[in-house]
Amino acid sequence: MPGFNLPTPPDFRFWPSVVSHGWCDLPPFRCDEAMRILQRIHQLSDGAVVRLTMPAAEAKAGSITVYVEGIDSLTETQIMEISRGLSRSLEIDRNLTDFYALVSQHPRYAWIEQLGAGRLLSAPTVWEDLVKTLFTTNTTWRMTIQMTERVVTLGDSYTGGGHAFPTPQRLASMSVEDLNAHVKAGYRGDYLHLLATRIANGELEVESWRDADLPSDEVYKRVKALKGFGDYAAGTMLKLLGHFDRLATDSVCRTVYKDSINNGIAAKDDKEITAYYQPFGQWRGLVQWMDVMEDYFKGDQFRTS
DNA sequence: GCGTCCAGGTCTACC
DNA sequence: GGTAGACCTGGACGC
Repeated sequence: MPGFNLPTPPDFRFWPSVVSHGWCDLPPFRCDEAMRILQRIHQLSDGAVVRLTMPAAEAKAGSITVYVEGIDSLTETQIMEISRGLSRSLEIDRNLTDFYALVSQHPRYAWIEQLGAGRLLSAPTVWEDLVKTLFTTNTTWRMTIQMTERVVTLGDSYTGGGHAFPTPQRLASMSVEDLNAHVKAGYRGDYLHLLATRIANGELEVESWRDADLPSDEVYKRVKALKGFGDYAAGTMLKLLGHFDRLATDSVCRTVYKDSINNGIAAKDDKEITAYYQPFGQWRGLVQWMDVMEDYFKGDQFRTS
């Protein structure tokens, strides 16, 4: 089976980055927690649909091993393309030095650097992250998984089973009615179709939103301008795009604030939660997410890799 | 099996 | 700027 080693920086921890939030359970990712393997059905720009497999057991200091199925051999161009996508997904180039320095001042957050947490798994494309984030709004996590599973079946097939994430062009080519009959996204179906159409016809260049020179406020404004993306969804997208100066307060965050931070007393409103995270400045969004993940990361089932 | 209630964010209309 | 009600799905519950 073809494969290659993807270089990683000294502070990179593979498994904490994989299970950093629920994205690893949403297709075309697949996460085997028992075996500690991350897989993804991935479509290359030349049209080939492959399956990437990354075992935590083979992630060592300085690199992770990526196996590629569904193709006889790999060209340098394909390796570079896969590497670029995975580097983005695993935030391999994210510099967390300032973040770790900040949280190290708070005993409550000492565990974050110790476990190597802080990188968030995202999709290789902004388009895919937008769709999945839309599917997290006003619904349960179980429904988010089901909507994602259904939309992914619209992508090109992998010979070994499964599908790559569909392109915006594919969704835009369907009628709103057909798309929603398939995806069952409810009222979100209109927003999904509109998003796909605007990207497909060139009106929106969402992949450029990853540009590191784009100010956080500008990215936030652009995401909020999308139908279906309110404060929570925009805050979530900003984290996935590498900006952490916004919160993404949802029902889970409110519960965590009440139970883990505020001695069982619910915040009187979201402003109270915002005020708590204010001292963490440009990293406040990441600190808030670390609070949500704390129990999982500290649980018996978790071991750093 | 059927009906009702509920949870989850965002949008729109209205004040 | 703040608030109420609608949006949609599917699980839980009562009958």
